[in-house]
Amino acid sequence: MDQEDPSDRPLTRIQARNRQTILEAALEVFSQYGYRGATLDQIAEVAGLSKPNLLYYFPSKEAIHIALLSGQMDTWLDPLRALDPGGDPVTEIMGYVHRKLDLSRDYPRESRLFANEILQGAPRMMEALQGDLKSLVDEKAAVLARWAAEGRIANLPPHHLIFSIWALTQHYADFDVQVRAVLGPGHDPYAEADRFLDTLFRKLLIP
Amino acid sequence: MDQEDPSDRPLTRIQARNRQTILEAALEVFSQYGYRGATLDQIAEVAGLSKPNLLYYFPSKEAIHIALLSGQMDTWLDPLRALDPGGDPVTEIMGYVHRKLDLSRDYPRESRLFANEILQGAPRMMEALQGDLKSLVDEKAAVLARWAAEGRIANLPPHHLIFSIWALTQHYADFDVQVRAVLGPGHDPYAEADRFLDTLFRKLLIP
DNA sequence: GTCTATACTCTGATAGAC
DNA sequence: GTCTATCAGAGTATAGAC
Repeated sequence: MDQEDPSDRPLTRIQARNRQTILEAALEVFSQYGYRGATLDQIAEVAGLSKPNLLYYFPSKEAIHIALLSGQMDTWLDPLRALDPGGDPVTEIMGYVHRKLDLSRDYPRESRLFANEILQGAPRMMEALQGDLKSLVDEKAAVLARWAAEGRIANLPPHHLIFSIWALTQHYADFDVQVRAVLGPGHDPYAEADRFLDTLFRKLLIP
Repeated sequence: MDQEDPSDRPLTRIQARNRQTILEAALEVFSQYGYRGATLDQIAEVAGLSKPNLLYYFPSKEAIHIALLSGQMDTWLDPLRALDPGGDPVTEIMGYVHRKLDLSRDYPRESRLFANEILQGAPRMMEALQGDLKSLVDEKAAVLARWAAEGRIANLPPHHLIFSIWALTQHYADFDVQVRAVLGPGHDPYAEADRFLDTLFRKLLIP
């Protein structure tokens, strides 16, 4: 999955900067149009570089997409990793909910990038889903199950509890245009969602 | 938005059947690859027709997509339309939740078709979102608000309550590959979701 | 109504000058 | 390292035979 320079030489500062510029532009375009809908021309224009120059830094369109996905994977999983098995159950879970909603608000393009990829069958991410993601979720689900067995939170299927946090928080990023179209002007979707999801999960977690 | 034959002649049986064959194939392909990612070649192959023949029945690729979206819109909104302002609040809302989850289970392609479109900014659906969809949601949100004011359900922001039903039910269709990858084999995602969402919303709605 | 052939455009990728 | 020029293939759409 890694697309780093296979040679032993480290990247120069210019190389590192240009790679970052390209990945930033690629995020803009891939997140909006999906993998096949995005074109190198669009990415080159957003990046302010020529199309052949893109392909000097990355061997192919797919390599850019894969580098983008792997580069963002850690950021995407960190909020769940931070869930502390030794902490107070409700505090830890509510902390996760709020961190995940903050991610949707602050990084909606990243959310849509992953949403596009999974929606289309995750052809370039299946390995990560079945590997790192499943391992992490299984690990944290075991923590949730223990808390439930100890009567410290409601007895809920832990995997689906995690899915519900993903679904409810990512909805505000992925379906942003629908949320805003339905709410109409004069609303702050994320502020309202923050209060609503706080209420929802606090009620749900009561044993 | 309508893409019907502009002439006054009604469609023959053959024409109607071929249009349906094309739309069925288009659903298969557009829902998996999104608008730009789908090709007329793929749709023609799935439909078992030649590419020019597709363009005999529809004037363009975009026309097929638009016909597909408008044709599915009613099916997609019917479960919410069926929410009865005169019924028992919890029964009505739980009925909506279960109907919506059944839609995700039985029509996942339709769910992904709309998800792809909205995710990419809803360029061919914005009008419907701001018109029919907003009107319907506003109308039903007013019902929910009345029930909350009467103390018959918990006092929650009605629009976000509806968003939460959408997010939680559509997640199982749109992110199906992720759900199955994380759960691993030996699970029935929709059966588990049905029980989980029943618990979740019953708890949430208690005043 | 349906097909083969094809026009024309877009897209990913490469060659080669500087 | 970056550019212009360009190729080969795929893509939408049309022409015209049957």
